[in-house]
Amino acid sequence: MSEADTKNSEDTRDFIREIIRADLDAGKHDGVVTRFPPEPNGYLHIGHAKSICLNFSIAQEFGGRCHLRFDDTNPAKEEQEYVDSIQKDVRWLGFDWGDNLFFASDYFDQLYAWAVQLVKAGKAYVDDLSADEIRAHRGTLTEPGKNSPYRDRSIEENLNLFQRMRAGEFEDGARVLRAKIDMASGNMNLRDPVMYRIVHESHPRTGDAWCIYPTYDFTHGQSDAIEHITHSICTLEFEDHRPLYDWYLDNIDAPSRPRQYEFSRLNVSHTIVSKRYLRQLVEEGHVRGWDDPRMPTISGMRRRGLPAAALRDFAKRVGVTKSNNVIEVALLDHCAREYLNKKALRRMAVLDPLKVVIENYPEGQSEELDAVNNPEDAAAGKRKVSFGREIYIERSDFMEDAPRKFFRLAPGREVRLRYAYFVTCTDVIKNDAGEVVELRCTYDPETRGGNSPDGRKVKGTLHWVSAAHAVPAEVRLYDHLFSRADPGADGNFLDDVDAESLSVLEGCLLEPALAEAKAGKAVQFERQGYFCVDPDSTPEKLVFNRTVALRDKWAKIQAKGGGGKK
RNA sequence: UGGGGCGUGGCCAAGUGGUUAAGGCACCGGUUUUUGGUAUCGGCAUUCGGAGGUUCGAAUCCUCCCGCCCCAGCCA
Repeated sequence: MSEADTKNSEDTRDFIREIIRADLDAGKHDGVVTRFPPEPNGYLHIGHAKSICLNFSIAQEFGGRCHLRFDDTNPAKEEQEYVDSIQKDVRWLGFDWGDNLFFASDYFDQLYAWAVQLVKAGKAYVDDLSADEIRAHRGTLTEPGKNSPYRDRSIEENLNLFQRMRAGEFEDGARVLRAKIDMASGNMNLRDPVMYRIVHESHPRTGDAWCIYPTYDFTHGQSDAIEHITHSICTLEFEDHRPLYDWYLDNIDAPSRPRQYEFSRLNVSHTIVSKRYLRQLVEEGHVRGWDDPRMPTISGMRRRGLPAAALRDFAKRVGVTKSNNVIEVALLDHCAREYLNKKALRRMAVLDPLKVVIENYPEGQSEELDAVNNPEDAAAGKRKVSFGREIYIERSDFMEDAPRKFFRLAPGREVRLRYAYFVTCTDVIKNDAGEVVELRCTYDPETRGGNSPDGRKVKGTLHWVSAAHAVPAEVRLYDHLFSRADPGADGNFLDDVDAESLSVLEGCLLEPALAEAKAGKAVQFERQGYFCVDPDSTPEKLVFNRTVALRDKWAKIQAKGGGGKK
């Protein structure tokens, strides 16, 4: 956690924290206990990140604790692989659950006992209706449901049947245990919700000990109560479940009385956060995997080089309310740049090289020049960069017929090579196809280091690498996965995948210091953006990912068709 | 004529009867600058979904209306 993160509750105000503060003031609780309750059936994404930050931060701010609890009540969908990746992601985000790692499956015995308690109280019954029949009896949003013909079985018969369900006497789907509440309720969740279903499937943790499994509703609140969670924070779609959450806790011997609070889920423009859609992107090969740097998964963002601190900052900035929202990705990009600007070492890298020969620089000669590692951080120190007669500059930094506002190289124009010399373009060499393949320049020896003793000014400063020293690399440029802010709004979200969201650049030339770049350490390629070493990188073949581009005023001027007269 | 929520600038979001309606992102413009980066300065809602009403005074209270989201898994 960096200093930028919230350390106390004073500077963060939202309706949930207000409620907690009021509860504490009223003496309702001795402390605050929250929980992050993922189902281990997929990878965590940016929406989960918001929830993780909310729950763990609240615990930190109020001196409480936050549990990591896996909601593993559906063995048909859950896998150990996911419980591992989830733990890795939460840790990477910077949070620690200490000893408080739990699994809903740890409570199966207790949950079963509570179910029996409800049966004995005449508040739950075994229903022999099929899934289709139950649906038909449930009614619709505007019409009440009908009672199941099995609703009024005797307590003894229910007890007997429920025990036999547990004993494995019935096939999947043959019977369910339902709470006896109100088939006419306007709230669909209260129309005799299913508490237990028969699933002959082995569970990642409990193996074959059970063939009946509790539903989410019959598990969540009780798990909260067992763990003495004080504030159970979830997203808005569970608002309708709260009466049921309360009903269960009110009708069993709950060891504590947690309360559920709901906030609106996070939506981000130009992306999609739906496990189903994310899975489709992976399985149909639209991306290279769950950790593809374009994915809004935590693993994808990590691979892209987004710092955990930037993600935490983002989570804090988006706010916690109950209103539907779509946060512009630009805010995430901003958080990344703001953090990276202070931390990332600066290096020079030419992504699309154009050769430049400095004609008045002695052949065979080279020299080392001082370069600052990070102008935002003096402690980052300096390094040496090699300069020689032949260098490479960015192809886009030269224009043969340049407009007025183009502050870079053009025939007859003088620019500064960062940390090196002023150079003037004297000649343009083209191939048979008329493409520029090389530039001829002269340099001013008096401007060594980049300053002119006569006070002469240049408008542009270019990054460059020495031809004799540069190391090759592959650089992957990423853009937002979707071309439109609201993917799928016009139909299939797959149609909105931006085919150019990934462009792989081969033959990039980097200053030698980048060969030692460490995985997980961000660097800024000067004038271009923030990059990181990709896991695919090897000493023989360096591979970098662009985390986020620098803001680019020139690109804006160009986009407006500007640049002035030629 | 089901139930539950939500509507403050392009996107978020403070605001809880008396403030010139915070702040951030985005956008526009100036300054600084050996990154067209950063930093910095300035601009950007006479108005709070709409219409009535209460009040000396309303984004905040009342009434009606409009719009958007969620719920009919033996998913979570």
